[in-house]
Amino acid sequence: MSRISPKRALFEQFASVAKAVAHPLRLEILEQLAQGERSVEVLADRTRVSVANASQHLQHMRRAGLVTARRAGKFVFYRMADDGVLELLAALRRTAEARSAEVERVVRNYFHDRDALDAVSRVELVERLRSGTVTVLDVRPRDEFALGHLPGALNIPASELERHLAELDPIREIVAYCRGPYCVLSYEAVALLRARGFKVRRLEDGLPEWRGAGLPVEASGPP
Amino acid sequence: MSRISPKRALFEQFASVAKAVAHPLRLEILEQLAQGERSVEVLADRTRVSVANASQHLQHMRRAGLVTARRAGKFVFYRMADDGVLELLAALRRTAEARSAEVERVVRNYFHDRDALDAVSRVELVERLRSGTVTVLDVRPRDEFALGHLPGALNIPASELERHLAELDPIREIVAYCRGPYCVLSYEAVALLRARGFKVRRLEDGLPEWRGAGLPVEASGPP
DNA sequence: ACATCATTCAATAAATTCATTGAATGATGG
DNA sequence: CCATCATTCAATGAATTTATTGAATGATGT
Repeated sequence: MSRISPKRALFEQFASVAKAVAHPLRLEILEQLAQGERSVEVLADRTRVSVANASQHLQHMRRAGLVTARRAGKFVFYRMADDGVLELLAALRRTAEARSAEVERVVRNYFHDRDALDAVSRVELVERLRSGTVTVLDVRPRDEFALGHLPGALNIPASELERHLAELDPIREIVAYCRGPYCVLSYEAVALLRARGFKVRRLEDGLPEWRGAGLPVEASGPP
Repeated sequence: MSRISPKRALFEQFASVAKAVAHPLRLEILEQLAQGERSVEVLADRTRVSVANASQHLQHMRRAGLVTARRAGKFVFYRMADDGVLELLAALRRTAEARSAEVERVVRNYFHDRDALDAVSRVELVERLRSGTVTVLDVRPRDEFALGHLPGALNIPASELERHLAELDPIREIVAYCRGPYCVLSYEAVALLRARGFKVRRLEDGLPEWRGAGLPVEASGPP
C-alpha cells in the first residue's frame, strides 16, 4: 500500500553510512586504511581480531561505499574510497571531542599530559620545511612509511627509537608525526626524546590529514 | 586483568556518537531540531511516531551529547547542542551522496527532475539581497518561520501556497527555501510556482546552513 | 488535594548486529 | 592436478537495538 516516502528513503541511506562507522573496530580499521591500502590479514593483525571478523567488517564498509577492494593474486587489498571519508571521520572526532566529557578525560590522561601540547600546525611545518630548519621524524612502522610519508622525513619506528637516537641531530629541532591526531606513537616519541634532551614537538595531526590537505607526499614504493 | 587501551576507549566514544546518528528517525528529528527547539510532542507529531518512541530516541541523542533538553512548565524542549552537529550531518550527507548510487537515484527521481536544479547559492543570494532584486520566500510551516528566518523573507507554507499566490509579485524573481538541502517543500513550491508562470529558483540549502554560515537571521519570537 | 497533560520509565517481544566456528572459494606454485 | 594460502561464506548463539504497551513521574490549574 503506502510506499516509503522519498525523504525516509534518503535518511535511511544516510543512516546506513553512519552505521558503517558506528563500530570501534571499523574506526580502527579506517585509521589504518587512512595510511594506505592494506590486505585483510594485515588489518586483522594490526587490530588484533580474527581474519574472518575483519573480513566481515570490511565488507560491511564496502557495501556502504566507504572502502574499495582490489584483488592482487591471493591477496585482497582494501583502501579508503576517497578523501570524503576522511572528512566524515574528522567531523565525527570533532563532534565527539566537543560533546563528550569522557573523550576529553581520556585525551587529557593519555595524550596531552605527556606533552606540552604545543603541537605544530601543518602550515607552520610547511614554512619550516621551506627554510630547512627542522628534521621531520616519522615514527610509524616501516611499511606504513614506505607507502607514503612527508617529503624528506626520516623514519624511525617508535618501538626502535631508543636504539637509534644516534641518527638524530641533537641540534636541529625535530617535528614528529604518525597516523593522525589520536595516534599515540608520536606522543610517546616526543616524551622519550624530550627526556633525552632533544628539542622536539608533535605535528598536530598525521599523514592522512597532510595528504588530504593536498600537500606533497613521498613514497618509497613497496619493497 | 587487561585494561582497555586508551585508543580503543577513544574509538568507542567516536563510535557512540556515530551510533547516535545511525538511525533514520533520529536523522529526521535532527533535521527538525536544526530549525530550532521543539517539544517532544511536536517532534513526535512531525515525524509520525509515538511520543514514547520519540522520547527514547531523544534521550539516546542526549546521552551522546548531540542535543540538550530544557524544561519549561509541562513541556521539555530539545535543541541541537551546537553547530558542530550540523557539520557532522553535512559530512554524512556528502559521504552518502558521493558513495551511494542509491542516494543519487532517489535524489534524481524525487528532487532534481522537478526542477532545472539551478539552485541559488548562499553567496549569490546575499548579493541579490543587497541589491534588493528578489523576493525571498520561506515555505516552511508558520511556527518554524517564527523561530527564525532569512531577513525580509515572506512566509507562505507550502501547503497554503496555491491559495496565496496573490501575495506574490509576478514581476520580481523569487528565491524559495525551506529546511535544508533535502527538504521537499522548496522543490514542490518551485514546481508549483513555475507552472503558474512565476520566475522562481530554489536556495541550494536551507535555514540551518544559512545560520551556520554566520549570516543574519530574523526571528518573530514565539506568538 | 485533584484532575489533567507532557514526558519518562519499565517491561516485553521482534529485529538486528556481532564474534566465532568450520567449511567453501579462488588463486598460486609445484 | 594437488597442496597451500588468503579470503569469503554460512550457520550459530550471544548481545544489542528497537517499537510498543501501559504505568509512573512531575508540573499545572482548579
